Amino acid sequence: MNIPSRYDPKATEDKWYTYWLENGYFRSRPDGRKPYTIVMPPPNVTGVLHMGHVLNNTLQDVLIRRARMAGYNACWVPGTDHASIATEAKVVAHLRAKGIEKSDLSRAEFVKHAWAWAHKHGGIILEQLKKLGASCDWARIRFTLDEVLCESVTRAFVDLYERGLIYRGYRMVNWDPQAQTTISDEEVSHVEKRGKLYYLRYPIKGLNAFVTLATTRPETILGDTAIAVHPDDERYAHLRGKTAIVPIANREIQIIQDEYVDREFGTGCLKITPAHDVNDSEIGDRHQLEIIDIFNEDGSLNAHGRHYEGKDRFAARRLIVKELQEKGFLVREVDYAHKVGTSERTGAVIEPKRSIQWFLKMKDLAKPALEAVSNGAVALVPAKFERAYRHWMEGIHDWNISRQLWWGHPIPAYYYGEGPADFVVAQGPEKALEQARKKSGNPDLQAADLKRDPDVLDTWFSAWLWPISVFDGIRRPDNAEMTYYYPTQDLVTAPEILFFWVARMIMAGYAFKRQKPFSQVYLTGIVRDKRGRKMSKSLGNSPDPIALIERYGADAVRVGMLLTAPAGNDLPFDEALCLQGRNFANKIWNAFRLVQRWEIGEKRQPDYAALGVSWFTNRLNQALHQLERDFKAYRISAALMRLYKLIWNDFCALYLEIAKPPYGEKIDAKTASQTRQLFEDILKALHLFMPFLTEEIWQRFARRGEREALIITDMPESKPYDEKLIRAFGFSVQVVSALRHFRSEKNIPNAEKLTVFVSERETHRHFDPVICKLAQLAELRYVDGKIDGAPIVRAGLNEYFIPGEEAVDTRAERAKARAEITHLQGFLKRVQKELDNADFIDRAPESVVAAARKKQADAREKIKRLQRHIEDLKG
RNA sequence: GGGCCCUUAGCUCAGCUGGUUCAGAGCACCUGUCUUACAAACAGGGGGUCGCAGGUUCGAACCCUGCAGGGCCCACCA
Repeated sequence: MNIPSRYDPKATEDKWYTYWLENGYFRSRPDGRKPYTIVMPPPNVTGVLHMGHVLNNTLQDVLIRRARMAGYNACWVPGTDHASIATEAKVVAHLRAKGIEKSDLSRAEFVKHAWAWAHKHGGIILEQLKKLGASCDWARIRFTLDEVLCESVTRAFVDLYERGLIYRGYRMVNWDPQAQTTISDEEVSHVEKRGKLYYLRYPIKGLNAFVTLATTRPETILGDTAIAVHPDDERYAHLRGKTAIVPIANREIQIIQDEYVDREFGTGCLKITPAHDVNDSEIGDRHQLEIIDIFNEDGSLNAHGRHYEGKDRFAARRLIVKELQEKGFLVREVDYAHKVGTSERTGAVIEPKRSIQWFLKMKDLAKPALEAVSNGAVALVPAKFERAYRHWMEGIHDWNISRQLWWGHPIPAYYYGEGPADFVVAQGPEKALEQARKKSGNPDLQAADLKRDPDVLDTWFSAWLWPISVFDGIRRPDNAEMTYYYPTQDLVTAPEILFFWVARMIMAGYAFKRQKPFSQVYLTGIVRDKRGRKMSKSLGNSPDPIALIERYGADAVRVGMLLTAPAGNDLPFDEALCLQGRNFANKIWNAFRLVQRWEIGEKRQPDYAALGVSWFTNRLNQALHQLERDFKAYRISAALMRLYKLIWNDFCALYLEIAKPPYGEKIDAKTASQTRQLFEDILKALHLFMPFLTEEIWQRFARRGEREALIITDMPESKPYDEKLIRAFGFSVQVVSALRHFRSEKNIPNAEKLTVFVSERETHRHFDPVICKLAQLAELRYVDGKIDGAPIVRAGLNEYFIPGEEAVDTRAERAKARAEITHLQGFLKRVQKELDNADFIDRAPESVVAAARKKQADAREKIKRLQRHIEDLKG
């Protein structure tokens, strides 16, 4: 059989994915085993796969495959999110490109378009995940607008409303004038912007004087209803009880006193616009000020804007500044950099605005969620996020959950009148009607009299139920799946949505199930480009993962992604990493080719082969042990690197070189089968990271129909290993390296035999046959006493010599020896100083002191020998 | 404004509760090789006063303080 010398991912990936799928290996149903569950963070239904998805889904796949092979009932639930605001924006843009405005459509028509869009693009991303090898239980796909989930969301809303946690209120919210909806505090990011601070003067009524104040938003003077000064501010004591005239608006407003005012800032006077600033709003409430909202929903000025009505807020700002200047109200303007709240969605500057919205009280919900992380019931990995989490939870505000959008979960509120309390919250129209009749006292109310709330819920209001709702645990709290799979084990996600999503899921877990949703949260890094910039569509710096898979293979992309992905750190992604992954795949492929082409002969197992097997078996067990520790600590990339080195350096470069028969010879049956066994163990360990390649090789090892699939085999357990043996082997490798170096320096071909004399001070003979094998033609001769020349290497206390004048450059050798002596003397000095220090002897633990003594003795011994060699070389 | 984190080889990062020669790994680089699994490879090699300055300690990459540079999160100072 002719096996190509390069691994071809295209020939294997689809084949094995289909095979796994058809045999139901990803499928999970409750049974007697322990469950291991991950719910996938649902990507936007209309999204396409980007590197961030590759990262966190590869991590999830590694974890889920590991659990599967460790005997758990592994269940990975995939799904997508309707992503209310993001999807709606996309649909709006899409329609606009076709010449249709959202306002041209009825709500029903628009939603129909949105569904069409979602169906067309929906699930692309999940299909793409299959290319990556994601072993999700695809029969469990969920969508946050599925019937079950919709009903769950509604129930959750009604439930929280009935528990008094959801309320409708007229409060300050974040208004996005572009998207024309409110957004939550978490969706507002404060971006530093260069602006101006305008000093304006307002005439004081009854005095021939002005009061000067500073503002960044001169256009809002049209909504001013007061000027505030600090009560203790002597400078303005004379203004007490006076009123001022708002320029342009010509309205008379009070001058009030409030401790909120910072005397140091600006002039110490603050104009108060209760409708358009959170602080002003609070001050307004304290002083019962009038609220004048001057903006339309799109951010243009309304009738209160007078002759600026209809102008956009920023255009109005320029014009008003001009008018103020012309009329002498502008004292000066200075450059001023400040943080401006902007919508994460549209980038528009947020307009703080008073509005009637739905809110969820968070304080009580946060308590158990805070506790869960504090007491370790839910562990954040890395733990550094716990502090941020705590901080956020402690300062949590009520959550504005209503959105003025059409695509999303409708709010289950029904209005039967115009009064602020003329509504009911219910699971459906029938129940609503029933309740409305009761609440209104009007038994004749008809369904048509009820008006459904036009708003939808914040996307995260469905997402926060995800670990519960995917198992239908809201509607049917004690169903078999729910009790079996919940709480889940690991959640893998980006730290960006720690507050948006993770924290809220924990709250929902306790609110609805009295139980955490998961035990560990692995927070990945953020994938950046080589230059450290966040990957984004607009920068065009995000490689298309599917193209990468085409080019390098899925396994290689997984490896490339994981190689530099420590938890919580940003990772600058470089395509070269995929190349490294591909090369690694090829390396393993060729190891397979080697083993596969061996012909079995009749001979007995040579000593070197037996020793190689014994060493590598120990080494493998050591590595497996270390891997378990890596996984326990979620050091996934460290685990991969460990395997990479184990396979490349230990298995390929050393073990296979030891095991393989001399050229032209056949291999003995025992070594061949032991090698295959070791190879298979390696494949199992590596399967998590490189599922396709490993399955392919494993299947090729199998005889037809002999066994099913690598994906469902048992992970090899780490058995006890002999560390001394591993170290002894290390000494032998040092000798081999030296011999190879010697050959290369002296240009001695491998065909020429090297005779090596060993001045033996301690016995390391165990692996001598291995040395001889690895060093090609070499023979070791043990001698007592002095040997002429300089040793080419020392391993432990032994020295290895190659006789022959021509082999040694005396001068260079002496220089080398002297340099080494200098180094050793420096070292000795340090140790000496340590040992001379009475405090050290007294206070350091005995083992450390003993070690120091040993170091001292060893160094002295080595120096003595080196000096002797220098003498010898002189002769 | 508050809080958190980072700074170790050209790059990306390990370095667990201070203690064996602890200064590491991978990649990149340099020099040889198409050697009988693999040039997507093999063999060999160079490279860092652990950001800076103090301090604690018998002993510091590791603990403390200050400084410099970089990043992140939170926040209603006009």
